[in-house]
Amino acid sequence: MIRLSRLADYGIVILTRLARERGRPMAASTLAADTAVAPAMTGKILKLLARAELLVSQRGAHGGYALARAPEAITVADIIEALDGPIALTSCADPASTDCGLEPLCPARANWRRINRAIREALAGITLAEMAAAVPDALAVAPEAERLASTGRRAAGSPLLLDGAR
Amino acid sequence: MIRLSRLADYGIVILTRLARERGRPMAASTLAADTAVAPAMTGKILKLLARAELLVSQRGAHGGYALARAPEAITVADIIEALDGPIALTSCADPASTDCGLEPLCPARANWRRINRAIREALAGITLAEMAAAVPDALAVAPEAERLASTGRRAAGSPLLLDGAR
DNA sequence: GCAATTAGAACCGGATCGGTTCCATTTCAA
DNA sequence: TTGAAATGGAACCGATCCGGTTCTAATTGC
Repeated sequence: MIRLSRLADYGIVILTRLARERGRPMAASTLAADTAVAPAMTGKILKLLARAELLVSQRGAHGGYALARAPEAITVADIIEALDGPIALTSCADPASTDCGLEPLCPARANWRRINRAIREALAGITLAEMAAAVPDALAVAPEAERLASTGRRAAGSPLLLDGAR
Repeated sequence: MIRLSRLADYGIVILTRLARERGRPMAASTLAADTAVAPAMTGKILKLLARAELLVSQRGAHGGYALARAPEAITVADIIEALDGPIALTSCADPASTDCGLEPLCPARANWRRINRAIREALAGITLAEMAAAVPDALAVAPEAERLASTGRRAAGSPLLLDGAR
């Protein structure tokens, strides 16, 4: 199973929530409460997303985070790359990697590059706007998360959007 | 980094070697020697591939493994699925998974399914024949592996085709 | 019957990753 | 000016997963 990291998983949840603010900033604590992602985790993810320039941050009292671009201009590929690093099935395709003994001859490189490109394009084809648009207003993330948290159907700290692989 | 498991990595190397035999069987030990993949690992992978019916096996003395189908009819997706399980970024998209609290409402499911399908199609678009075809005869896997093994440029047990991520 | 070979399962150590904690820095407001 | 609220950044820890090994059983040819 090729699996998405939880970081990216949570990141998409958080960004989806943020997308509904249309550029208005939100504090990390508010985001954590709304998405039911653990606050510490939320902070970590927001910092990474800010460093990748998907978010802009405002420090100090009354600070917070806001999308750096329109949701239409942020793709799933952007998010995964910000949180998990470059999208590639193998480091073989990474030009910076040089410790592969077969480097100059490796016959599979071209094919792997094809594969990696195809995967990257698949992920770059979905925007944050599309992910967020699928949420009907009546089932918006925040109230839903609260309902689940209160009913206890979901273990604390478990992923909101997706559960673990397998 | 979305990374390919070593199992799948090695599996592709081994199958690429096997593809050059055009249906003739090879013993696991021979394959291990030719590909420089550790013998025990090679055995494990061959067993998995046989169970997935990508290979046919002949037990007993002078036994071995051969491709169950033409290399043109085996895709990278087949190989990865045989060794790593279903190709999907999230179990959310797995109909059998029911422990997602948001199951019936999850707004992202449709999008994830799109993404997963795109990735699967990318991997299903490359055949073993294509992977094998990229090997010029002069640089065929076997002699190359031996050369590297003898020169010691590559640590014993390290991947032949690709090195670890990061 | 013995040697060669695959089938299958259990097992182990280490790397990775999800998650937490701590401290520094910035900003606002009383 | 001081303190509270917030982000920035790094280190740390424990559990899980995975690469890899080992052992035993079953099968087949000579």
